[in-house]
Amino acid sequence: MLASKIFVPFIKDNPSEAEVVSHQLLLRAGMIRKVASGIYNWLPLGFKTLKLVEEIVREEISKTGAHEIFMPMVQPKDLWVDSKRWDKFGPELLRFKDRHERDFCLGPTHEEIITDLIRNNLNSYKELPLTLFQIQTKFRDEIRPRYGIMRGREFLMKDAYSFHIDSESLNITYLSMREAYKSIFNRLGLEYKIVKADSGAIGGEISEEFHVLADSGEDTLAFSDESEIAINAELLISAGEDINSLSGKSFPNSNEIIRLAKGIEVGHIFQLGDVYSTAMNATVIDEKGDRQILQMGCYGIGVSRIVAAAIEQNHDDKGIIWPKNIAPIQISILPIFKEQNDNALLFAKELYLKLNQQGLRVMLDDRQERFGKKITESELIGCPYAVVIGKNYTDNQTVEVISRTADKSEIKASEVETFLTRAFQ
RNA sequence: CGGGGUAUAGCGCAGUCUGGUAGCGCACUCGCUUUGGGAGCGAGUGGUCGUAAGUUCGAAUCUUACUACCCCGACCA
Repeated sequence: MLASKIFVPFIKDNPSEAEVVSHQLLLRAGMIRKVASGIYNWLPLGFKTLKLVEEIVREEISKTGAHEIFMPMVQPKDLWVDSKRWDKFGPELLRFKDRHERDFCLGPTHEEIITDLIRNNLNSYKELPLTLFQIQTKFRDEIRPRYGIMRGREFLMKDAYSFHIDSESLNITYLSMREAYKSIFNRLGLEYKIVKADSGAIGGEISEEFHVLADSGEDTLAFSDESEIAINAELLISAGEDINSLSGKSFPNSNEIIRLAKGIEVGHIFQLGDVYSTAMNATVIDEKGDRQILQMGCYGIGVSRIVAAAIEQNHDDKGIIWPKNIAPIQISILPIFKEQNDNALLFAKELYLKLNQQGLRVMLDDRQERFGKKITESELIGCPYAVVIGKNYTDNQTVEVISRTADKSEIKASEVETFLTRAFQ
């Protein structure tokens, strides 16, 4: 990609509407723009990262044997009445009528749709267990959207749903999904914790949350250094108690000491059991020929929220520091040249083509701009590496490689391709 | 919905108290110079001052209503 051709509207001053770092940087780096409160445009760079996150999620979920589908955003009232949630869900369910005065809503989640799909089209225990998932835009008319895409009203979510003949089968899928989630966050290059959670409005019994660790996180996590115990700290405090007072105490029914950390919830997995299948009468015929209520699990990941969470966890005063697997641009090549036929520019173009052929995401900054502007913008948008090709190339046949996370280094021009290829292996 | 705040050019802001026909920095356009840490000089473009009504000879400025957006709270994958 060429810097002169891509649409990246930088902002020098922090927009006054942005309070949190990820929101500020996404705006300043030209990755998103607001359309209305909690509703955003995704511009080329931001969209690229969103797609990279989405693809990692898709691959890992698919590996569990789940199949991808695509469900509608607009959902009829009947199904929500069926599940008893039309009245229960409250005003965050955005409702409207079509031209025939029939009631609809914008889908904040898809339990109703998928349970309806399955009850109408799956009849035998032999077809179980089955897991389906989608990656799709959700809409929740939040009371107060905030922090940019961190809590938007419209957001991209991966939601998976599994169906089982019994709770044992549900548990097996639940655990494999849990493993898939771990693989996802490892590949994303994010520090995270899994904590026991309140299953909330979605219902069901067993559930765990995946949190990306960040000081700015809205949730407080309580965990132990000695074991796997970890729990959303909300669940440990009684009314009126300050959450931070937990620090140093021990867990209930344990002598392990509580440590606290801030997290951003980006995933939630549930064993729903038969909440929806009972309400909506979703059954299959078992091996004895009897009708059995289905057991269900559901598994969500906030794909767009991950983009914000990654920035909250990985940034400095210069800008974003993308983990290499989700960097929209992994390497920016910055020729500092005086004329179009300058040797530095020619070498830069050559390196650009070679790295592209290696499958790396590379940007050539072919604009006639000064070094300061090019490197500042490269750092703002979070490129893990910038290659500066200028005076040192002309004088000594070396280039400077500026890492976003390590010291800069001077490298022979002939070796820089190998150096960078290795860095991304 | 309760509390607090903001609305003037793409972004950040001044001007509002004390009414007199809109300004600064950045960005953008053109020219010349410049090219290793957000360049310099010169010349330009761009705003029905959130919307509507009112007061007034005259409103960004005063009055009223409305709308949008942000922050705190309740709520929330």
